[in-house]
Amino acid sequence: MAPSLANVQRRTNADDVFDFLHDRIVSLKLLPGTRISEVEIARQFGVSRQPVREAFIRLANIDLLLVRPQRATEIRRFSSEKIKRSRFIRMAVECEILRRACRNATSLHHRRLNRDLESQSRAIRNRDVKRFHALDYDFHRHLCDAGDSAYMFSTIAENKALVDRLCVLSLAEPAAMDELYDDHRRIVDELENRDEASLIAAITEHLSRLDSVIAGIRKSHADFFED
Amino acid sequence: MAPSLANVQRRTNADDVFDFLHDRIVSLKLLPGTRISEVEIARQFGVSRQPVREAFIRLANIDLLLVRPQRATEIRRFSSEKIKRSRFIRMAVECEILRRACRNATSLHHRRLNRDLESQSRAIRNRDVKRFHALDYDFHRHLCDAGDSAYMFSTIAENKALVDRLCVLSLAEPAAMDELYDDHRRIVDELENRDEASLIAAITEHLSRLDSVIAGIRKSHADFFED
DNA sequence: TTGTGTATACTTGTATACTAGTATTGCACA
DNA sequence: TGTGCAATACTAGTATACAAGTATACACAA
Repeated sequence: MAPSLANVQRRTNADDVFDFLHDRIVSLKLLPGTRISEVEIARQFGVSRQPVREAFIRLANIDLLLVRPQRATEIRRFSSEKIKRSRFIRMAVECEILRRACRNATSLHHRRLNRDLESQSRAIRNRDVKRFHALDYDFHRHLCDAGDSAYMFSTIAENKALVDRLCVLSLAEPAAMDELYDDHRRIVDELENRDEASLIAAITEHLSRLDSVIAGIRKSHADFFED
Repeated sequence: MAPSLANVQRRTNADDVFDFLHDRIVSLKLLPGTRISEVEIARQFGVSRQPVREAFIRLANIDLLLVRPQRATEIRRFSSEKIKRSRFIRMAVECEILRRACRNATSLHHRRLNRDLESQSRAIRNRDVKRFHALDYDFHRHLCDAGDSAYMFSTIAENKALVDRLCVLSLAEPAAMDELYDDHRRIVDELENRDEASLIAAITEHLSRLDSVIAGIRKSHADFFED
């Protein structure tokens, strides 16, 4: 269905620059510490400094750029404290969602989650990392649905994306797809059993897998971190 | 101790405009739906449109302004979904903090929390709402400390502030100071008893008090809300 | 060869002007 | 008196130029 014209937001040059830089920063094509300038990007896009300046401001507001007067702007380094906080939020929110799912999930939710596992299994057999990654997001979205908290998926996704960006550094899935699948399988099983204590233990263990990965990245890429 | 000059961030005109507008929006001196323009604010501050434009962009990024091309900028209305999400995060995070506090809190933490309660009691006797409000923040910060999660206080404060802004509309403490004090008393008691189930029930009830207040505000000030 | 000082090139912050889209107001006609 | 259209005034987006602070490079002296 075509959106109402009144609701269509017009794209601006600033939007284009923002999306371009955001993608490059998040995919680590622009590494933390790299310096860029308004003039350089303006030239690259064939626009004036103003829309570039707006994009820089927006990226600075989400902690992706460090803009200081009269100095070259820098791609921000990772903040250990911000990662820690993000991990805490992810854990706390997802645990609460699963507590609710434990009480409220219906057979429809269970069926859908089981279908998710089948899709994941196929992606593993096909060694399709990208597909598995997308299915991972779907799975957690469906867990939000099962916990009657669909509106919380944006929080989960946002915090997950922050760590996903970090994991690009190790150029490997933070845990083998098999491990993740096993965790997901266990979560679905405990949910079906309506065993809250085991469910919480399962999701906690699942999310904790990344702790050692992040610690390892912090050691091997110390210069990408603020201190 | 004077901060290192290298670390002092220079204040810009944009910073001044941002702080001014932020304060007025958050304290509801500028009501949701009100229209402002870059030119108008620039004139008021005796600056050009550019620093005002930067402040507008920053405020838009934290959902306080709605900026659309060629239309007057609006103070954003409250988003029910955003409030819901914020409440969820607040609940999930604070419950997790208290679970940790239940395990880790020391007698030093307990002493400090009891001192907090004494200060709150004094503020109540003095009918000092403002003081009590500040002590409320202190109390929750000390709970974070007790849960070995000091770094999470910023998340608590941020989500709390969002709802505090809403409560300005009812021009009354969302729950009488007495009620809040009783809740805080109960939380400290259950923490000292290391009774996790009762502690979680206490904090959940404490945080849920605002649900009916928010629902009431939504009815009496429907035009301040997005639909 | 090293250290210091100065000049230049770099950067962002801000001012001003122009463009294009949207809203409001006023006038004319039925 | 009501409606429709056109004109005007309003708005944000963008371009360009200037100012001021910072970094780098080069030259000179010890």
